[in-house]
Amino acid sequence: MSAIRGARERARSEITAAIKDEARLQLARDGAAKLSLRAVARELGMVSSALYRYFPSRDDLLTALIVDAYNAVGAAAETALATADSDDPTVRWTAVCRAVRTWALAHPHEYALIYGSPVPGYTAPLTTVEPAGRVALALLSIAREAHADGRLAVPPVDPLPRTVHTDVERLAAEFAPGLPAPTTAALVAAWAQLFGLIGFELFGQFNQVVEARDAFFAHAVRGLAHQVGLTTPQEADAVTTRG
Amino acid sequence: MSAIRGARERARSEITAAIKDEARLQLARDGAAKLSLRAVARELGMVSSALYRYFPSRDDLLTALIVDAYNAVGAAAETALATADSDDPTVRWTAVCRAVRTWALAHPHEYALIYGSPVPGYTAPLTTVEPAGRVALALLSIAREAHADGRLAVPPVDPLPRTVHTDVERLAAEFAPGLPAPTTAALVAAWAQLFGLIGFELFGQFNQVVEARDAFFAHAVRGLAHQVGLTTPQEADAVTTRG
DNA sequence: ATCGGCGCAAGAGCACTGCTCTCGTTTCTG
DNA sequence: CAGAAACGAGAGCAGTGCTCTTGCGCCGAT
Repeated sequence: MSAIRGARERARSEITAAIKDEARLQLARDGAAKLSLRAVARELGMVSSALYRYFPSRDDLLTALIVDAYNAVGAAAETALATADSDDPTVRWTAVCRAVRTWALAHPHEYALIYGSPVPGYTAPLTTVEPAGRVALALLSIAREAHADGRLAVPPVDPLPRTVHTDVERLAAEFAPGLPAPTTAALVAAWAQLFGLIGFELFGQFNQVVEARDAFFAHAVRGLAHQVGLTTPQEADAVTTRG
Repeated sequence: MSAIRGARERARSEITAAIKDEARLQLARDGAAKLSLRAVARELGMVSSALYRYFPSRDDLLTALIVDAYNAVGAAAETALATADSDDPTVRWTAVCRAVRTWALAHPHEYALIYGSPVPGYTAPLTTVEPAGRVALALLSIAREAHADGRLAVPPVDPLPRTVHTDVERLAAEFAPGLPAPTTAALVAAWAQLFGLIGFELFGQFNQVVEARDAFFAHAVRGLAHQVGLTTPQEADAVTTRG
């Protein structure tokens, strides 16, 4: 396994990338259902059967695009978190959420590919679960930081059912040790709800309902942060004395 | 336009219904993307071209199924609201949310058709907006009732941006006069977030994350009710004195 | 009661699709 | 250097949505 494996491997990886690029182009233009292997091959100047040397089926090509999309939105979330110029948990939370939404609005078809209806007969392989978790981990790390800084209020929710408690304790043990169980539960809910907001906007459910999309999203995301128990520095004292 | 328009019209409506039934069957089995006009026609013992007498294109058949699905989930929400044996707003809210989730779990492909990624190149006609609003109106009416009964707390959210305020005031004027603007805003957000929860469960995003699906959903939905400001009767006094 | 017109099903056909198989050619490897 | 593996090209299969033409049968007006 040397670093340079000859012209063949190089050509192979280049062609694979070219196929994915062209496929992503067609995906952005026409959507996942209309993604055609033949059209991709035609655009690349090769014959359709040659493409099967690189992707054994159309679904495998879709899987590659799905993994890429998960990684893209995950990277967007992570860089938003890393480049946030504030240590206010609410600000950081908002930055990550906004980054995810911005990515979704810029890549609607790729968003639909990963957070919309799964393509029928296609079951995502386990390769996708790790990239799929990056956004959730970014959100989780905000709560972990806030908890460490004492800027985390106990979410104003009902006591957790026992089964939910064991679920979130298992998650917390793996990804955020020490995080209170109600916080973790609220975090998982907020994670799903965030994509409800984005999906509704992107898929047209907000048409003729919400016009001020940016402002509404920002407002709703502040609500999510509050639901999780993130607090701005100035209100941290008030929270701790209140709780 | 007599009530009985002869055998021709009767046969036409019967065949139209049979086509939709068979299509719904295939939809439930294989999903929207694999819905094939030829397969439907084959199953019904006719030739594919004959089907175009009833639906001018595959998309029109899909539209019919979409409208039916919106009406089905809307009816589920409305009957859940009508048959709720309590006037506790939180209970009624939970009943409607649970009804929507139950319908979604029972009809995953139809759910994906209306709340998942839109099929590419297909734009929902305006016929769908009224059925699509039924669930939202059911949720809205709960808040309206609660407001009339003094069981509505001001949602614990930040002040509304001006643009969001005008948005929700327009909605409230049309569907729920007198409802406080922050409540309406929280309601719209909760509406979208509800489908985020359901979609994540249905589309596999909760796999290996949330196992106790029922309990988690119930817990999250209670959080949504709290976020909207719905209160149980016993805590109504405490809320009004607090606000 | 008859007849013209319209709705209808049938079939052929077009341009696609995903996918498989075979056949030479090129490239890497033992 | 020879065998093996990878590769591109092409033909072909079964299926798709959709269009067009061809007749048949029902329906209402004469």
